[in-house]
Amino acid sequence: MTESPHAHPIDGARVAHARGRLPSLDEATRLTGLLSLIADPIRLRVLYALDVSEELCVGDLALALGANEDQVTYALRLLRTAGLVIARKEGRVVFNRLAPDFPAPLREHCLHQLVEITRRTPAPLTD
Amino acid sequence: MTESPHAHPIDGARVAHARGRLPSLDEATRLTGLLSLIADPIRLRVLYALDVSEELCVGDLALALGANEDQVTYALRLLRTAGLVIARKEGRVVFNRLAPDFPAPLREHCLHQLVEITRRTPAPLTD
DNA sequence: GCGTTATCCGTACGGATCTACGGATAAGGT
DNA sequence: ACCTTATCCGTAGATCCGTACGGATAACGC
Repeated sequence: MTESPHAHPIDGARVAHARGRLPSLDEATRLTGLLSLIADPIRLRVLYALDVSEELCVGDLALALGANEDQVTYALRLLRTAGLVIARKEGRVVFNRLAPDFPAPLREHCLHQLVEITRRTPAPLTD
Repeated sequence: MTESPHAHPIDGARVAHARGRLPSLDEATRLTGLLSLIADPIRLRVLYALDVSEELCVGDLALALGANEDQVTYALRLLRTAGLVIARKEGRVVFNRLAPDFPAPLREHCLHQLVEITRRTPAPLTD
């Protein structure tokens, strides 16, 4: 058989210990769903720009990022679908901002802290 | 022309403001490279298990996660390549642990905080 | 030495994801 | 009315990723 049952753990105590406090697959999937939304250079920078500038339209976002509008539109599509960004239409311009219920920990830890730390770190993993 | 130059920003002040503090594409790419390594249910749980159990071999990890060994092997391959996990061979068993230079902010914010928060939140985005 | 066990590697397949384009919509300006 | 501008949508093609399989390696027990 290819996929051996591996019936006997090598360190049963540690397996039990890990098993007991591991997040469930369901919890992990929820969190990683959010994280992978942030784990993209364009989306991360869109969120960051909205965080510091309050409200921006697609064209201005593209201008600020130096990206093309297609990329930004696609990024916003996903972020809106996930409920992280909300849009407000005024005339023919659509203004985007972070949703009022944007997960605070995500903003604190990823947008603020991690970005700042990365900024001050030369190139930790160029190997 | 399809991709209009969008020469004139709608809110130049905010564009300039965002442009001035935005992480560079390079910085963003470095950070999102790390984040996407964590942004996967199996890899996140592997890292979490190693964090709480210090050191585990592939088979025991698979057992603890309820995943098959192929998945865990693949996860470890990426994590080792990125330098987040190191392996120690003892006999025919390979023990894995978090690298001594595992980025502390990542461990603090993502593994500890975010996982804990997600654990205590029912189902924030089931819409 | 021989079979078994723990693990890794290479590869091929299927699926998800991103990009780029053409066209649709809708609001102004003249 | 007509042209332009701002934005969105659908789709097709490319590309990236994870899974699963077959086989290789290496150590241990008999």
